[in-house]
Amino acid sequence: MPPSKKQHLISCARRLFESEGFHTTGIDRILEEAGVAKMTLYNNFGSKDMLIVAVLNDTSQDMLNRLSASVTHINDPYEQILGIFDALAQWHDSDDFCGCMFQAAVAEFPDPESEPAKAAQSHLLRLTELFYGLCIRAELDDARTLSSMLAMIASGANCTARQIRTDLPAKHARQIAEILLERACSRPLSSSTIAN
Amino acid sequence: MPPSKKQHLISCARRLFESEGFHTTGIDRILEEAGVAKMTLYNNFGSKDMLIVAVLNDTSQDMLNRLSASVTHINDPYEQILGIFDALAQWHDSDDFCGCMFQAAVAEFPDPESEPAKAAQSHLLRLTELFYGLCIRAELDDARTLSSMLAMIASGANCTARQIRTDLPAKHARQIAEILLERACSRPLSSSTIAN
DNA sequence: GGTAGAATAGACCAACCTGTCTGTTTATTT
DNA sequence: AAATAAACAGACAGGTTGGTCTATTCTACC
Repeated sequence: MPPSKKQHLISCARRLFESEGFHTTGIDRILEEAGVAKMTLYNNFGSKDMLIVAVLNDTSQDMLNRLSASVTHINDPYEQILGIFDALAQWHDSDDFCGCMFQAAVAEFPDPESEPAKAAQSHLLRLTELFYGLCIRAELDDARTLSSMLAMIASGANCTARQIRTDLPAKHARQIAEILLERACSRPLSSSTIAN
Repeated sequence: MPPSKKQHLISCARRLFESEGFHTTGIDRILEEAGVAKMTLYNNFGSKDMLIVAVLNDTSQDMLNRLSASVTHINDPYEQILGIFDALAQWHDSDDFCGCMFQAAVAEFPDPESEPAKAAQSHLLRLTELFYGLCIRAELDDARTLSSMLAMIASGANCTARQIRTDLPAKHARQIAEILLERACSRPLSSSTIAN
């Protein structure tokens, strides 16, 4: 009935994985929630792990799209970077926030060679890339280092927010970002910048 | 043979949980590794979840002890704070580093009322408290906010390090901490500091 | 040396898990 | 209206899990 069973399965699985974790959410729970037969799942995805990968990729794209969209109306790229953290705060403040799915994925799939772990890792890279693009547009010094730092702060805000359940970490992250940006306008971040 | 079976069980379980996760590590794996009978485990801990809690508490104490110990030889409390991040970098650089166990715990036990989740949360509080004590001793402004920020940055470094597997995130975290401390010497971090 | 408490091995259980298979029903297309 | 493909319900298999129980052995202590 909905545009595609496949997409419907992904979004139901996403909701369950977010709120209950990957391992603890059984296939049957997902099928029941989605109102879909077991064979539909296995015909479309092949295995539970591959469903997880599909969910991670879908969520990554959705999340990066939202973050980008939330700052397009801002002109100054400098302010755009700060806007990302505002969007983060808004996310953390919403009722259904229950932590960053990609951090959960690396925790539940410790083998870095596993497909879910790789999907989670590539999300982090894409997020860093998003910051990098904005840093370049803002003509900031040392964009490579700076964007790594911003991504790291965002990760810190995500996992801290999961625990204390307020938007305070994101607000703190924004303050820190502001300080970093201020400094990156004039002088380099460190005299001996480490490679990569 | 070792001081106590209980402690031996905890440290074996710790190693396995760290490298393979909580849910994926079965009871039997732990027993085999520890060379201990199943009933010994259940007599001492009652359940797998309670073993996990014991491991988390033990690890928390061990980790905070190590961090504190790594900076006791430094006189200046300002430098002590930075020393914490050096210790973090050293940890991340070691071969057996495979991420922060407490972040893994909150990911694998999404229910914040569950005992493992509570144990993980209280570790974060203790870490923040450690920073707070150092901030006070360094006579820095806005110690409450600052220590929250430092703990958040440390968390960000932890989870980023898990993914890219270098000590670079911790080094970046140290740089950021340095900037924050520098500013906290003179003026408050924000005119309108948010409560708590 | 006898006794009490802990630790042992290992069988056992019920529940749950992912994944497969089958036969039927529903939609879509021509 | 016929044919093709997808989705369906549900039984089934094989394996694993956390946890219990029992009967035996080890280890101290008095």
